[in-house]
Amino acid sequence: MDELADRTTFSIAARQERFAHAAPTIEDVARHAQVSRQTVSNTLNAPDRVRHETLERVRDAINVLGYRANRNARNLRTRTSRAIAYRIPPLGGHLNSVMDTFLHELTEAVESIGCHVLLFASKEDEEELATYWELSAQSAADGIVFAGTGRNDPRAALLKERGMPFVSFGRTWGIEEHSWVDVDGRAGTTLAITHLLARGHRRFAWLGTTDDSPVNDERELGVRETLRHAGVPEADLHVLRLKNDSESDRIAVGGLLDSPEAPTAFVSMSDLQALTVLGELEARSLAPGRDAAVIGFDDSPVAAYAAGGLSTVRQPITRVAREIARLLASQLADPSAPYEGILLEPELVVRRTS
Amino acid sequence: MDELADRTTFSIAARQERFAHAAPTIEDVARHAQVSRQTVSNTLNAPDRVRHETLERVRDAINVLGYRANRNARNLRTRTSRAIAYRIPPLGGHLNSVMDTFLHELTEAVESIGCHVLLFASKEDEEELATYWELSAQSAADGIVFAGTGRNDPRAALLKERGMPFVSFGRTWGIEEHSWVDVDGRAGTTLAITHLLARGHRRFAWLGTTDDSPVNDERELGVRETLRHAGVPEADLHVLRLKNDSESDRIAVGGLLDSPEAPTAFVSMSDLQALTVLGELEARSLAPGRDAAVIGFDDSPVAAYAAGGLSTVRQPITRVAREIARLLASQLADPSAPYEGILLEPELVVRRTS
DNA sequence: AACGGTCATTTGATCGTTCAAATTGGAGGG
DNA sequence: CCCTCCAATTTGAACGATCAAATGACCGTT
Repeated sequence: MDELADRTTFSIAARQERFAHAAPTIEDVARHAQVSRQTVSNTLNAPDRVRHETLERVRDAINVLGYRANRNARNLRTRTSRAIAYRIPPLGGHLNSVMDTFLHELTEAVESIGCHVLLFASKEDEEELATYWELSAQSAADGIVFAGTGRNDPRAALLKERGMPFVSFGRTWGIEEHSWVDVDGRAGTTLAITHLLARGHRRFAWLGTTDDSPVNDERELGVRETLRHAGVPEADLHVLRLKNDSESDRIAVGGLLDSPEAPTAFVSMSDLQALTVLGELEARSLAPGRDAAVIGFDDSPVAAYAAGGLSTVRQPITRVAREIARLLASQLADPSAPYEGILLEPELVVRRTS
Repeated sequence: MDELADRTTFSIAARQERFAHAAPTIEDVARHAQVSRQTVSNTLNAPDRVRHETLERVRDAINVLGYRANRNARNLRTRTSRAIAYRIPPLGGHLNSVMDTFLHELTEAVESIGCHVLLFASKEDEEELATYWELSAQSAADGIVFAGTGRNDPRAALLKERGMPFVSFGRTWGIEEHSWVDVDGRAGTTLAITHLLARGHRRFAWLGTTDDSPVNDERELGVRETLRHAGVPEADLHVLRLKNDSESDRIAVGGLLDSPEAPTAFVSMSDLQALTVLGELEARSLAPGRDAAVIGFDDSPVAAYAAGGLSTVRQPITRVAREIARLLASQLADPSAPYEGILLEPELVVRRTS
């Protein structure tokens, strides 16, 4: 955080030369409509204060001149930025098409509250914190959205301290209270296992991730609980922690399939992991859906295409994004608004692999 | 474009109440370092004009107070925004994981020229044009990046008219000249077919898309040209135009596989389409890599996981993003800079399916 | 006719920064 | 000793909008 932002020069002269016709200002509109600055401003921001007749005249002028309020000027005066910052998840780890969908939905959702998404990339988590600090210091963002909360997430602490509104995709796992929206992963795997039990399966596998994220834990818990309630002995559940490395995952899954008491039903943390299972099944001439059942997570595009249709747990991403936007809007309107947490239910999409 | 931006109120009072300690301004730093505003400004923007000793004093003050220049104020004065706008591709259409990677790389790349990515979503293409207009009128973005140029793209015309710098991912297909960066799709399919020919394949299939995009045409051309040069008769190339609908794609591919002279080598427009081929092959107990070869496009995460490893044509997305940032930077620095087009070469990733 | 109140509109100040021009203080030359 | 020149720093103005307070017009009441 110490070094100063360096300057990639954008000269004013160069810009002005480019724009033969400079964008009209509020003064231009005022002159054209024969009113004052402020009346134009009111036309845009508080039309009820303006006489109907004047309103029309000003609006005409705005249309004729193609006027739009200069964002930077407005933002400076109102001390806002109408931007929501979001760290685009690092490429290496994720393989997570949900987050891509989420970003899209988030963009749409925050547009509905009059904001844009401002993206930034940080390779390291420390860098991420530094960027939040930076954005806050520059008043470059009105709010922050971040995903994948950990236990006692340092981001929450920093943002609260700086008085920067934020909402996370992922609930509070630690002591820090804040607004969040999340999907009930436990309910998701419960749906999957219940479905598999109904299909007559008795030997199960849960394919999680190596990082001990609370998300993984919750989903695994859903598997365990549901099996326990159904009276399935613990020995009939195999838990595999995969590294998200296609080669080693393949070997791990293959090993499980070759074991004497191989499971017949697989529930996994992601559709891609499920793809590994499908591949290994086929390598052993086992047909998914007939010889074994596979259920993925996320309903990514892959799920529709893989093996004639992969069953999967779909997260209501659109709703997640909308709720986040709503909570953000409420915090922006009233910074002292109480925190709110919203837990949404996932849905099981049954296709051919189960 | 007619209606005025509505106002989601953010009151100044509310914000000020929230920020117990308001962010320090340049004046605060100046006072602390016992210099004038402008000297602080120079410290940040033109350090060579400041005496070494003073420089240190000011920098100390900046660190002590945790000062960062207010973006909106700076932007207002310099008539910039240091933001690059990008339309996040609509969800429905292309199940294109390349574009997700691209967005990530773009974010990193424009950070290196001191900018952020400003996202917006538009469902309709007209809406997209309107948004560009809007962004330009508000001076909310310094430049635009857009993807997937069509023939005589209206976006190029609009942005040129408004004097808004832009670079496209996708070359100029029409008469409109502008800066672009693209990947040579023809070279990509040439690599794929050459590889398949070397493996002894003689009957081929090209799986394209129904929309007659120039991208599809180029890639198909690469297939045709290479086969012609190799003396493969035209009748031994089957061209399938798929709708990107998993169910109907499946039927189309299945039909081809069941035909008397079914191809043994498949090259497709995307990894997902290739996944359909893999699925249909396996449904017929044909082993990809042994009984038939399949090559996808994009090297999406799926490729690593599918069927023990899907061969695919990888696009140098990181370089695309960097070149785009470079071209943008040059346009921002000097709006009269000549247009530049950069064509990058893809690379064949050989895995088990070929 | 003077007064108070409401509605519509205008004026002056301000947000925090950078630009452009002015000022200051030395060093060097005639 | 004065003048010029240059480097370092400061001052005044401006970017384009909104806020807060002032003004003006019109109305009914006393």
